[in-house]
Amino acid sequence: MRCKVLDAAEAAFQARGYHATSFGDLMTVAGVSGGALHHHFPTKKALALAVIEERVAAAVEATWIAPVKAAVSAREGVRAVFEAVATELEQQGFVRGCPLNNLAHELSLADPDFRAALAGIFAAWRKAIADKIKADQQEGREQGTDPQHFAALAVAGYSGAMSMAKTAQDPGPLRDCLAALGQA
Amino acid sequence: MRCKVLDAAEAAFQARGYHATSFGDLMTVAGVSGGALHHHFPTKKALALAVIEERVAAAVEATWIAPVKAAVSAREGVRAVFEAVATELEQQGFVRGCPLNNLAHELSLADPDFRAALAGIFAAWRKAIADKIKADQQEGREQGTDPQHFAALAVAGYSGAMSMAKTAQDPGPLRDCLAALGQA
DNA sequence: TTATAAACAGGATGATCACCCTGTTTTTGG
DNA sequence: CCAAAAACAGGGTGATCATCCTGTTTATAA
Repeated sequence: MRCKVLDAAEAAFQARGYHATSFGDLMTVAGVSGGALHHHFPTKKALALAVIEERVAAAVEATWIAPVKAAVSAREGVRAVFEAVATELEQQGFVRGCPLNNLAHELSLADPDFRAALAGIFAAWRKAIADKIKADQQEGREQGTDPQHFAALAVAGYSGAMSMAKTAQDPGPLRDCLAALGQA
Repeated sequence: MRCKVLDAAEAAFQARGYHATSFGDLMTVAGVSGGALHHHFPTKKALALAVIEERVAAAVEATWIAPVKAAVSAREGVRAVFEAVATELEQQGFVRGCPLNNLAHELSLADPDFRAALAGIFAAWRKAIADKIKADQQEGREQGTDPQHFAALAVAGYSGAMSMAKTAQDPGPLRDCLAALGQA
């Protein structure tokens, strides 16, 4: 039941955002009563915090951190994720954007707890890429690359490209950024 | 009066977002009555559309398009804007994010009219940078650079860096991206 | 001046919102 | 088997929201 609510909230926050999603919507979609909803999540803020910590963080881990760690190099890992996401969006036919970015924009100025939770996910994301660059450097590659700078540009480029892709409803910007990033 | 409302709405949308801003808030801040507000903007959507078309577009023009056009090269223009914004944010002490990105995330999936207006601004922004690269190429520089790819990465890098800066309340990511972009 | 419309004022309205409260059912530990 | 707590139902509540409506003032044009 708690899981069903989180599923519904994750999807609704992604599609319509936090403020545009009401408890009534979630009760309908998840098929739960108001009592049950407020039993598991006493406030809307508690629900959003749970979505961020349990779902958004996991999505970034699965989509970005694990693939980059498993890749043969940082650069190849970043390329592969861009490629995979672009291909998925092209097949899907619409773009809902990055869950982390969507919530970060709407909530990070609204509440310090939201902001801290979201900032932590961004930091972990960048750290995973920077660590991979450092690992590459241990093996003699990427000597001229600053790990922190590269990680920031990879994350920012992806986030920004997803913003544009969402606004244009076209994954093209992801492909453009991937091509430009290849020369960075 | 109409201008005062647009001022208040622009600031409120930037600071709290569209859904979190009520007509009551704007009436208080701008010091206008409900009748006056609804006379100039019959619906909240009409108000947001006016803010996007008259204020957000102008902000992108003033912050990005004009400086890039006036710069000695595309690369130098991009660098100068990153630098100027980072410096301004450092002095300011807080980060509210990019007005275009903030509204794009909240509104582009909510309504086709919003989406079209926002997508147009993104397109003009990218076009200005791509055109500048083409101008550089006319003068023999940037021969190995794809204008569209470079413009996409510049805009995405800035947008994404501003997202991170807003979430972290620290302009550092802008400086990191600028440094990494210098090698692209 | 005067007719006409635009600009403005401010209370009213119905819908919706997050949240609460009183019970009932289900689970669980001793 | 039995208390005690957790899980769940579902109607209720005050606040807030965008919008509307009836007037009044101000600008405009002939």
